[in-house]
Amino acid sequence: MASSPKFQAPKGTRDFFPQEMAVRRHIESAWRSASIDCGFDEIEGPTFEHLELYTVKSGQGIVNELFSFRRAGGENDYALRPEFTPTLARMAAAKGASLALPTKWFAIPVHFRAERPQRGRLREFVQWNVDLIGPPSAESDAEVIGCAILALERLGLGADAVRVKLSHRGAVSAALRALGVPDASMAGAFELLDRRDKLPPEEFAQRAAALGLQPAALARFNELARTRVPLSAGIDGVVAALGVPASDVAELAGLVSVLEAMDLAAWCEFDLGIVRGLAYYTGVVFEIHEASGAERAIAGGGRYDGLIELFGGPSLGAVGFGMGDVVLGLVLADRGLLTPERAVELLPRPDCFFISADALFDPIMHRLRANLRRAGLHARHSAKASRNVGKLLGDAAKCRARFACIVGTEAPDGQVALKDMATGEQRMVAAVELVSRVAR
RNA sequence: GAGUCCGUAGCUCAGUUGGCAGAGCACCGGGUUGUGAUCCCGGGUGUCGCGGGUUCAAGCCCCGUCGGACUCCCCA
Repeated sequence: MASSPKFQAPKGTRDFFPQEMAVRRHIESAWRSASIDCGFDEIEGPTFEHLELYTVKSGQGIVNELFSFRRAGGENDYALRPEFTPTLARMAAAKGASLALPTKWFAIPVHFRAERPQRGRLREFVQWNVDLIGPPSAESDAEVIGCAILALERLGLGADAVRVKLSHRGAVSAALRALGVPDASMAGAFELLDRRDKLPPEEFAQRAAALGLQPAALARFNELARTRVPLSAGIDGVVAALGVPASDVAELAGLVSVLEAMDLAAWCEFDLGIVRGLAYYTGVVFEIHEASGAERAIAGGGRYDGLIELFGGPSLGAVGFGMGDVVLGLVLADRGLLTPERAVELLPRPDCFFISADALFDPIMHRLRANLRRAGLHARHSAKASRNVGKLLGDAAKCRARFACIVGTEAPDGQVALKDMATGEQRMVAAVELVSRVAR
């Protein structure tokens, strides 16, 4: 800015001033309460890990997007965590056979990625992670999806505002195989499905052909990539779209029946173009998007059986998802659920705002204010030099105090004026009764 | 790594053919003998992102640079 500050926040990071912090806590509270109500226990891991934890699974390409470092004079390479799953897998592996199954864990960690920031993508962000480790089952898949939906619902997003898009890697790869995609090209096909809406049609067709698809199969591939089936159409719709035996979609069918029983079908749809970029997903995969398609994905996840074993743990199934605060915040703002006015309402509300009408009464005010605080009440006073009661009441109203207490000429006699800011009603009360009068 | 757009007060912005740096809001102080300001008075809070160049004179023109937003790449 004009004052040319010497320091500013690093690129892609955010300063959380009180209002922004209140918004962040609002989102985190919804995440935490939904997790706990769904029976997940909160965990946390280190902010940085050994670099190899991230390279072992993902390969070298990912290193460019890591903030990695070595302690001056040290020999070990570390990286700020770009995601939580490796830490989770490591922690699960560390418990080994003693891990009670199913284990249901959630975390709300800060993550770091050295990417160019753009809308919905920053270099430092908070991501809610919900994971269920245990024998694979439709119930488990439905449980994590239900948890995501519960949090979104608590933030004011309804089934009309977001879509939970379901797919299944096994079912899609069976369909691709039937279309003539060789197993060796499967990863490429998934990548192409993932990018279906970002590529111009000609390039999409060109790349599809390169996978070995004949013209007829190519058309089917294109169709499949864009197939969206409402859950109400039932699994038969998916079977038809994929052109595979019903046995290949059994897991998806199982998931749907649990979601229906949970009364969540209205939130969901099949989207066979959803495959997720990550190589480690093995079965059901899903993404949550804003209903109109605005913004990036709000959340993404799926089943990753075998990953924990990869990190040296027992052979265990697992399913989970991540939901970042950045896109979610944008969606909430887009839908008028996080206006500046609402953000102000999220700030803590004082129980009592003290106004000392004259410096003479300040000591009394200080004592009364301390009494309230000791009683567990939120008490503030004006920092202004003005003794103008009207102005100070304006301050009390601005911070949405429940009561204003005017400490004035009657204070030495043990009386103060207590004003109910909502009703405007004001009465003299004994100072010794102030705590009980203000108590919620 | 590539591209597009944008940098003037805390915020939103105005600033003419180059001629003393501006408005609204916000904020701060005071007044109205102690009551929620659509009241009155006062306060500009600034290295016009930064550095050069042209010019008698640059917020404005030229070159460079830094920063930001957004897009491509990538996306855990």
